Amino acid sequence: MGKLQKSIDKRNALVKATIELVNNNGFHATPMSKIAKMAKVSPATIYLYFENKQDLVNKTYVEVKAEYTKYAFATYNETMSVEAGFKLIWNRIADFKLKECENAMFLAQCDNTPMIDEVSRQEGIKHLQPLLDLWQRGKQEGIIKPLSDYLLYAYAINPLSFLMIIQKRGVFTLDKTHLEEAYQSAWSSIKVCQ
Amino acid sequence: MGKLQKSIDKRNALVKATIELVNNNGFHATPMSKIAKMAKVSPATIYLYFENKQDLVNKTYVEVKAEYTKYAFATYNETMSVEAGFKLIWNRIADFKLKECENAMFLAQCDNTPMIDEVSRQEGIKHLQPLLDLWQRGKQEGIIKPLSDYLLYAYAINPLSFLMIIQKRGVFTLDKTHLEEAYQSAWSSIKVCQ
DNA sequence: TATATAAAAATGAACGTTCATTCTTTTTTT
DNA sequence: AAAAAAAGAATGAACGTTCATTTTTATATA
Repeated sequence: MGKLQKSIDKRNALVKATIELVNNNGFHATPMSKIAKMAKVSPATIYLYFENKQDLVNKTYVEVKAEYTKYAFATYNETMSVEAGFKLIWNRIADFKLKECENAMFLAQCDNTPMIDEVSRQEGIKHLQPLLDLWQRGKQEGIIKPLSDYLLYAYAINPLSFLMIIQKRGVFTLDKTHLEEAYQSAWSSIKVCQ
Repeated sequence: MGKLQKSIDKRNALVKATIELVNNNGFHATPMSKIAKMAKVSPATIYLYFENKQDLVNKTYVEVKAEYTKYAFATYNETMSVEAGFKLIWNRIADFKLKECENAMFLAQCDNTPMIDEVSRQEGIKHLQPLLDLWQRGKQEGIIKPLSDYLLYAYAINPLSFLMIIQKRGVFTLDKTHLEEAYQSAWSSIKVCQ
């Protein structure tokens, strides 16, 4: 195993540990010493990869957000119909939230707290452009309600975060049937009524 | 001003300071000393009203949650039609999120982090019963989709939290028009299609 | 190829600071 | 005058970060 690979592994271990500890204990109860221990690294080593704790958590956020959007749009292309495109993206996002549950939880927590710098937050938003473009097209074709992108997002995409969070708490389980129903609700909320 | 009133004022000041500081800086950057300073009280005095920091934040959460649900259902009664009842409650919740913005932000942050004890969280959920009952009735009458309460909540109510958070960030402003549109989206997502 | 040397990466212990909480004293209320 | 409430200063523990040192890796020399 080369030097470079070793470094990458260590960095990844730190990011992973950060996600896991912040998910379980919150930012306020996640000391650098614990992150180091979980990543099997000395506390001092963290500072070879990140400037400080804030930088570690910012970079973790941006990276996970990038993974999320990459996954969401991986199989989408602009030649699809608006309805098919939306369904595809919606399902990819649902997939991500189920399969990469830890990552998705981390994003949800970051999105609702002052844990992340505003700059990093902006960085994270950029990647959503394909979805906004799709909606633009949908509005032009008269298929999607002429609403602000934020309203569309709030009703179509964001509810998945809420569902994931209560699933994590064990009060609810998202199965295949639920997902189909959830998709129908999402689509109902943004499509133009026929 | 009597002793009791003075005590209540002090307690309220502490709760208010906690909300404001946690909203702006997050739990991790909200020391007891700052809370005390903002409430114009000695740090030691906090411990006359609350057991410790965790207790302070738990009790703050439960109290704000109680205010929230009280406000949401204040003008609702069970003789209303399902559609009218839902519209009323939805609008009261939207109202609360706009008028009591600080309180609503605090709840959103608490609901997405391990900041609050599980016990207090459960305590907070209890008050939603009138809404669940309304949906039950709506499902029986064939007006509301036969979905899990959590799915209904995710699409009908929770999006308001998301809208409020991005509003706070300044990227978006929820005006009267948006609210009507948002309500229509909410209702579309849960009503049975005619 | 084997060895010596320089550079880089990694470490555990230590540092200064900050924090939640408590202790002792003062102030206020009864 | 006694009791309760509040205050500020004090305390020990925990934290983020840095420092001095060791270990590992890369490079140069024979």
